[in-house]
Amino acid sequence: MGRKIKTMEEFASLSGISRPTLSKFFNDAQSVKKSTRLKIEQAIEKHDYRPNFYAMNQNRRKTKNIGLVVPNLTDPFFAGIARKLEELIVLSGYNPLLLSSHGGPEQEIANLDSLRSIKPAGVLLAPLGRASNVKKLKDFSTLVPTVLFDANVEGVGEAFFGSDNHQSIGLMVDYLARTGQPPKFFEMKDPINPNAYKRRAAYISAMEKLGLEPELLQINGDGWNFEEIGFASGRQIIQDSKYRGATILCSNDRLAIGLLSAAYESGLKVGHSAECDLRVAGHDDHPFSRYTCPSLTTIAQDYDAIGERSVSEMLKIIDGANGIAERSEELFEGRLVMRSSA
Amino acid sequence: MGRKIKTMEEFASLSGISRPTLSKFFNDAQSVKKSTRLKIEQAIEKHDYRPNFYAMNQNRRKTKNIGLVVPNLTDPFFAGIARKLEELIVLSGYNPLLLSSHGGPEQEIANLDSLRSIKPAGVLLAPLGRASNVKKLKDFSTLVPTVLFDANVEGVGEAFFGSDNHQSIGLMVDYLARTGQPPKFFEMKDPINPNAYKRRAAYISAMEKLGLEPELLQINGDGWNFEEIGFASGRQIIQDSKYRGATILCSNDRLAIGLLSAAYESGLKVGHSAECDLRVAGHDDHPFSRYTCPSLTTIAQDYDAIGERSVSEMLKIIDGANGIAERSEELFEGRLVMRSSA
DNA sequence: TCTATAGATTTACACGCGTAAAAAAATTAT
DNA sequence: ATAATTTTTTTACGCGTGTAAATCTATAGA
Repeated sequence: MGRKIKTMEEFASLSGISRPTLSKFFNDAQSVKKSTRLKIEQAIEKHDYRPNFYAMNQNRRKTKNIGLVVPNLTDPFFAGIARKLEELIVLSGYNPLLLSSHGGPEQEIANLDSLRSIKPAGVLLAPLGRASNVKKLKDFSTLVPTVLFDANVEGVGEAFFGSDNHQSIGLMVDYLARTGQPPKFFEMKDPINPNAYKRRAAYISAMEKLGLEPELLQINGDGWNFEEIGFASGRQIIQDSKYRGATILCSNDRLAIGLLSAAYESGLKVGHSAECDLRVAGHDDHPFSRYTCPSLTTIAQDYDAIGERSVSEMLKIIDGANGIAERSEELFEGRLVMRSSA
Repeated sequence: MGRKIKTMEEFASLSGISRPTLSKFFNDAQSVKKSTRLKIEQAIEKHDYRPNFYAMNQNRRKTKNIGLVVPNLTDPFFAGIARKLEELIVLSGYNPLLLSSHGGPEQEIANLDSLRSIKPAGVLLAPLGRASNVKKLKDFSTLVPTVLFDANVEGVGEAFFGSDNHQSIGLMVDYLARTGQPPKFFEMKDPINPNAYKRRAAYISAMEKLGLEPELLQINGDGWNFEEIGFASGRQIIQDSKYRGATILCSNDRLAIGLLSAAYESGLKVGHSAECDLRVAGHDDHPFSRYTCPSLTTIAQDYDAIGERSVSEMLKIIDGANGIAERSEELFEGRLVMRSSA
């Protein structure tokens, strides 16, 4: 083998293809004739050449980079979604750039800022929610094509895809009310996530539809350490004997994990059999909800569908003539995952 | 405010600083005199200028990017470490680029490959271990400064920093043997992670030092779904009445989480009080180990120290004259975290 | 005040590739 | 076979910055 090829010029002469054609190929392999594409691909294989990333992107109208921003990678739930989205982005011939906001609005803005300097073709953003700096998000979304997922922020981005909390909470409330005590709703008083508000509303509406009295157990707590918040507040609530025999629907699985841990420590038995002191249900099908004690009955969000829709919409926006299309929104239904806790 | 500044030339005339000086500043703010630095910083603030990322990196000898590769972001343990390292990298004036290998050696190589095209100043790599393509790792590490952490691969990279499994497992074995039944070691037969092998050896050596008979419970299972593996195999083992009253030390917390879940389902009581059927301990202080039922006694790795050492060594290598320094290795001690399970 | 010197400026070229326009070649349609 | 069309080649310039060398300027120490 010869030495390393450094420039496209060099590669052009060695492969017998002109440089402009090569440039076209590297921007979009489908844009050249099939026969030349094969020739190029063979030459790449043979000489192990790849264009200089920086020189390549400097003058491109649009890069092939897609930003991917999630609220918190430490949450396995978001880590899982990010993985799925990364996969879809790569499959589309783009190049994902994963950033986590670490639960803080400053970091969220910093992420968008550093993305801007990379001139991404688009950004998939799961915003923090209440804590987000909405004005800056909006400013950003006018500069680069933005698709929101998981949490909606009114008026930001070209599209939003998420879960239908109304449907999923309704499903859970119906199930719980049908099979035992109707649920009380366990949640944070001032949630950071907009989904939490929707779930609260959905709970109230579902209860009323069944002619039942909604009851909110609103707990205090700040930040993202939901398990700890659920644990600490759960322990207090559980002490109260009036909750013996109750059914508790948690706004999300991480609160439920904390609550279950508290129940265990207090010696309460959780489950749907007769001798149990408590029923507990969650929402999200957190990766660990299978291994809680007892295993957690919950709602699985359809993140394959949400991911696929988000990415395909992103691609449509990117190479679309992009007439002044409506901001599209779609909610996907959740699925009841029945396990032992309720 | 005027319109957007696009080039450094423009910014130079507006700020009254010559372009080469600006270029120097953006490469290293400390390399210009303090008075001019302040002038530049004011001008940046005023005009909101930042240099073009691609043009900037194209001709730099070394970029300010540092790659960060972890085996699996879906594992909250690695997500936590990655967060810590990102923070340290930013604090050092570098720009982290986080990639996850998703548990697969192909992805690991693909990550290194795409990092190479970005010409990073260096790469912090937590290798997969047994599954890694050692030859390709080695090739890569000759091309770009590489520091390994978490898991060592002989001869790869300029340095390795990780936990002292010998010390930490020894600590745990001593504690368990002193306070009850001596532990049996619960692990996968063919672990992917090199730490697992070290822990096995450390367990055996610690037991022998105490004059006790080591006993390995080696379970089958492939992949990264440790909780499931621990759960499934744990259930089988637990059935066997000969393990009633036993103490089980798990090779890592995720196996322990599965095992605890299995114990709960089987109605076994885990803990160190007299009426318990089992004691269980783990290793790593997984973020969820606080909320298992019962809470998990485990070993906390000193990831602040490991992270700081890894980054500082990386920086030393990057701007070091880099004489043919020895490959440096350092192991950090773990800390016993006593909770309820053992 | 003079001088030594660190730091700034001027000038000039390089980097590797994107892209536009016109010409040539290859392919397809007639 | 000829014309129409698509694709490639040729030529040439631009992008925004890095960097080197020579020159100039400010600062400090004597």
